[in-house]
Amino acid sequence: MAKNKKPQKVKARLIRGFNDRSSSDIRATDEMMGKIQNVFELYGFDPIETPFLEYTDALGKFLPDSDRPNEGVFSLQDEDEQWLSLRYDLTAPLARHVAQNINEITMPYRTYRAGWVFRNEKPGPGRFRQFMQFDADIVGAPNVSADAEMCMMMADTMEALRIKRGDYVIRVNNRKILDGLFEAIGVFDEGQKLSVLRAIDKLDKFGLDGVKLLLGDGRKDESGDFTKGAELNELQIDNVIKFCNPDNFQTSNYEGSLQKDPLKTINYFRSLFENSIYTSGLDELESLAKLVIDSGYGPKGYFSGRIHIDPSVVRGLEYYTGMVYEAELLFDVTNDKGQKVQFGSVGGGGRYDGLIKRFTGQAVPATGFSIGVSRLMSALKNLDRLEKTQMPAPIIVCVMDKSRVADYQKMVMELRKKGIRAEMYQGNPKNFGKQLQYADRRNSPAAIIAGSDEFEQGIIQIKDLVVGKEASQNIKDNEQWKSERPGQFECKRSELVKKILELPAIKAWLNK
RNA sequence: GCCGCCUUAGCUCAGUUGGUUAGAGCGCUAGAAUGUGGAUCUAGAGGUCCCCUGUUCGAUUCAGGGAGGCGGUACCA
Repeated sequence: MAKNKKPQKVKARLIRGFNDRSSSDIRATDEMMGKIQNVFELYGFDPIETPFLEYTDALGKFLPDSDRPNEGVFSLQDEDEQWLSLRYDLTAPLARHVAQNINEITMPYRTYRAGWVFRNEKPGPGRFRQFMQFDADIVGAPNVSADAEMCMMMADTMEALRIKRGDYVIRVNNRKILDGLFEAIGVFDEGQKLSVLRAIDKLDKFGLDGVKLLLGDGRKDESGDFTKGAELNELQIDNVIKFCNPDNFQTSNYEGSLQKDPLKTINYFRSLFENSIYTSGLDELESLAKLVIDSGYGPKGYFSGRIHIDPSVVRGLEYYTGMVYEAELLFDVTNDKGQKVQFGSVGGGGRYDGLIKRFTGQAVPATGFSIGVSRLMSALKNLDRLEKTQMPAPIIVCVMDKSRVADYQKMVMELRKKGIRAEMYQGNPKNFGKQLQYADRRNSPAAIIAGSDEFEQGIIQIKDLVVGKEASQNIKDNEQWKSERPGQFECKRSELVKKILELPAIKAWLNK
């Protein structure tokens, strides 16, 4: 039997969780990031950039009691056998940068940065293994006012991205009140604490009933998989539910409608438990709430949904020490297949007073947040809330006569000088029809046609492809289509730029 | 990690109750029409039917294992 004579073809494939980005995606993302950047600059933040790779120990990602990095990060060993890892967020590298340059940096240090981060974990809807984050941090700012400012900036950023007030919410919590809760209900085992926190974190996903199950024996999901619970007793469960049940949030009448009142809510929480860490967390939340309200970001006179106190916000468990906050979208998101998808938060952050101390031994208080640009992009795409920047395709100068290439290039140059995208056809010019087909498929606004006839007379043909496209709908017969040459007109060679500038498609773009 | 569904042409998908040559639409290439896009017509290229092992005279089809994709769930800085 004959063996495979064909050479094995290499299979073109992407690593899962990694994606190619289309031109329209890149343009939309750039535009989005420009808007975010404007807000951050306005708030007085300056950019900084760190590399993709860091020493694994600087990221704090060695497994305990092991000389191997955590599996969740992409890691490799350098020639000298030191472990390197791709950054998994932008905060750990910032802490390294600050620690390394602490003498040159003026505190409080307001800084922002955007970049790709990498996580070696299973991708999900809107979750990738390489994705873009946009961070802002204030380093060397110990006060709640810094946290409040971060929350307000996050709200302003959402609105700069044309996410309407009411379509998003910034939810704020303080880790100290969670610690106070554990003290109050008598949970001291670290593992059990984690289970409780995770259960609370699932409130928006599974509702109160789901959380109850997770606090108790456990919960079975739709696919039949079982999650073990925190195994609290009934009294403890009751207390936790009282703590995170949104129905217990207190309301006030603002401008004729009942809205959540953060100050009343905080008083309600004060009545639940009493211990020093719990109270100090609530004090911090209260001063944040007051600042936010005084600055016009709270409920008074506004829809209530801008900045909320919400004890079910947990965030990551690793380095946050006080305030934590999270930006969440409130509208439904469906994927390409029309299935409704759990979207969750598009950004978040908090106070990390201990992160820089790892390097310097000296406590440097810091607070910051991170926007998941890639996730936010897919949500906005979904919502059709992206501005469609219609970067027009280039004008195509057709090649009719190979000996005239220099002349064609000259036309292209003239157009480019005026800021109009233009190119000479670089494919095989043998078939003239192909050139127009190319222009058509690229959605070019116009094609320039000049052969020996035109050169002799000192003219060119300009074909307005937009006009032609419209005309084509009513022409069924090819003879007619060809003889009419819809959208095509001739002009003097010297009028090339002038006539192109008069095309409606070009005018519309230049007026933007 | 665990659970469910899925995997046939570049794309979307049919189909083979186990049989010789595996199909469609779209897309692509060429021609009708060599200086005019769209529509139309004609022809052509393109397949290890996800992989491995087993059962069988014979496996794309059946069985077992694996990989990949999607979704849920867990973990998540």
